[in-house]
Amino acid sequence: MPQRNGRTSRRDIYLKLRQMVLTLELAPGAALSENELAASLGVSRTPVRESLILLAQEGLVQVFPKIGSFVSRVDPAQVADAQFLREAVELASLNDLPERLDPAVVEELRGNLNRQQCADLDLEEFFDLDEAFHQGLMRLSGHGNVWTTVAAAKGHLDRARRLGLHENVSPAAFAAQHHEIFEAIVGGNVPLARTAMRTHLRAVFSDIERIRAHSPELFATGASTVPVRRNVVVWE
Amino acid sequence: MPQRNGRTSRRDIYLKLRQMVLTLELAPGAALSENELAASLGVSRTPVRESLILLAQEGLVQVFPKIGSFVSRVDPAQVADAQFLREAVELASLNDLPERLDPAVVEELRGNLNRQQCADLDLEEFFDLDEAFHQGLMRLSGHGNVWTTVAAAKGHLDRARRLGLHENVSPAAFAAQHHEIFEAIVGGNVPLARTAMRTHLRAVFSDIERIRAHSPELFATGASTVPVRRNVVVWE
DNA sequence: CGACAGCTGCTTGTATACAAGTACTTCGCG
DNA sequence: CGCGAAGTACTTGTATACAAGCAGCTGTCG
Repeated sequence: MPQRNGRTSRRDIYLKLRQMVLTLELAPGAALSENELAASLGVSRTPVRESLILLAQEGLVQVFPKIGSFVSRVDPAQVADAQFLREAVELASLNDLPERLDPAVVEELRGNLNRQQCADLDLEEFFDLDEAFHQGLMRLSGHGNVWTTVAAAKGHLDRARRLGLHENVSPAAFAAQHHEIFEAIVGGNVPLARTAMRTHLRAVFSDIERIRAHSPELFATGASTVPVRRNVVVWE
Repeated sequence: MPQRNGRTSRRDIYLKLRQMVLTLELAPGAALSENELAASLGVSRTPVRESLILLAQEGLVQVFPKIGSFVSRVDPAQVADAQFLREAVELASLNDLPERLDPAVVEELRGNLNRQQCADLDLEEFFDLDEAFHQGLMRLSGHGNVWTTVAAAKGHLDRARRLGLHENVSPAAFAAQHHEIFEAIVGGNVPLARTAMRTHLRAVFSDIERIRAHSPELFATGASTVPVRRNVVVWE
C-alpha cells in the first residue's frame, strides 16, 4: 500500500542501498559513511541517514553511535530464524489453498517457471524469479501480503543464499524443485506439495555451513563483533 | 541485540510512541505532528521524525508527504495477515520442542501463569503477561528471536485485541487456555498442544468483526482513506 | 627506548533553516 | 449573493550547522 508517494529521494536511496546489501555489492562488514554516501549520491546526509536507520531496523546494517555504520555480517542465528519463519509460513499457506486457484496467478507462475528454465540466466535474474515464484504461491492462498513480512525478515538468509550460489551451484536443480511444487499444487495434491516444499527450502538452507567454512570473515562470530574503523587514505 | 546504545532520544521517543499507539492511547486515525510532538517532548523535530519513519515502516503510522502523519486505522486485512503469521509460526514451533525442556523457562512460564490468575489484574498487565507467555513458548523450542519478527508484524492485531478486551471480555478465559496449552506441552502431548493453541489463537481473532461493527471509525475502509487535516485552534 | 598527553580527523546525534506543497480562509469582483 | 483567486498557516522533505565522542597518530618528556 504505497502511501501516494511523490518519489522522495529517501525511498530511492533506501531501495538502492537495500538492493546493494542483498546482492552483496556492499559486502558484509563493509563500512558505510553517511557523509560518503551522501556525497556520492549527490544528496545531503538526511535522506541517507534515514535510509540507514530503516536498514538498521531490518538488521541489514548496524549503526554504532559516534563510531560508524557497517553492513551487518551474516548472522547464522538470524539465517536459521528466517529459515524457520519462511518454512512455517509457506507450509501453512499450502493448507489455505482454495478449491479453485486464481487462473491469472497460475498463468503468471507458469510463465515464471518457463523463464527459470532458460539456459542463459543471470544469477540476479534467477533470484528475482525465485522471489516472485514464492510470493506468487502465497498469493494463491490469499496470503500474498504476508510475504512482505517474510521478505523483510530474511535478509540474512538471502545473503547466505547468494554466497552459496556464487560458488558453483546451478539454479537448474532449484528450478526443477519449483516445478515439482507447482505441479503438486495445481494437481490438488497438498501433502506432496508440502513435502516438496520442505525439501526445497531445506536444500537451500543446507549449504550454509559449507559456505561459512569457506568465507568466515563474512559471518558474525559469537563474540560481540567490535568494528574497526578503516585507516584513512588521503589522496591528493 | 541492542547495538551498545548510549541512550539516544530517538530510541526513547520511538518506544514511547510505539507503546502509546499499541495501547490505543493514541487512537487510530489521530493526527500526529512532528512539530507538536517535538515541542511537547522537548526535543527537535529530528528524533521525532526518525521515530515516525520507523513506526511508518511497521505500519503503525502513515505519513503523507506535505499533508500530515496519522496513526494508522486498524486494517482488517493486516489483522488477518498477522493472525495467519502468528498461527503458522507458533504451531510450527511446537514441532520443534526438544525432548527435555529448559527448566528455567518452564519455571518462568509457571510463574507467569500464576500471575495471570490474579483476580485484580490490570488489562495492560494481562497483555504484558500474554506477550511474555507466548514468547516464552517460542523460546522453549529455540525460536525465541523469531517472536521479535512476529511481534513487529502484529501491531494491527494487537490493537484490535485491545479494542475487544476494552469492551467486556474477561481475561480469565484466555488464562485458562494458556494453562491448557502449557500443560499439554510439559506433558509431551504435542497434538493436544496444537489443537489447544489453534483454538486459543482463533478465539482471540473471532471478536474482531463484532468490534468493527461497534466502532467502525477506528478501522480502515477499502477505499483509499484520505485523511482530513484538523481545524487549527489558536489559543492566546 | 617507552609511555602518555594532546591533536587531528573522522564518526553519528541533534538542532535549525529553508524548500515545496496542500487545504482552508478570506477578500475582491461580477 | 455566488464564486474564484490570492493569502495564510500548517504540513513533511531536504540541506546545513553544531555538538559530543572515539581512535589513532605524533610529539614530548621521563
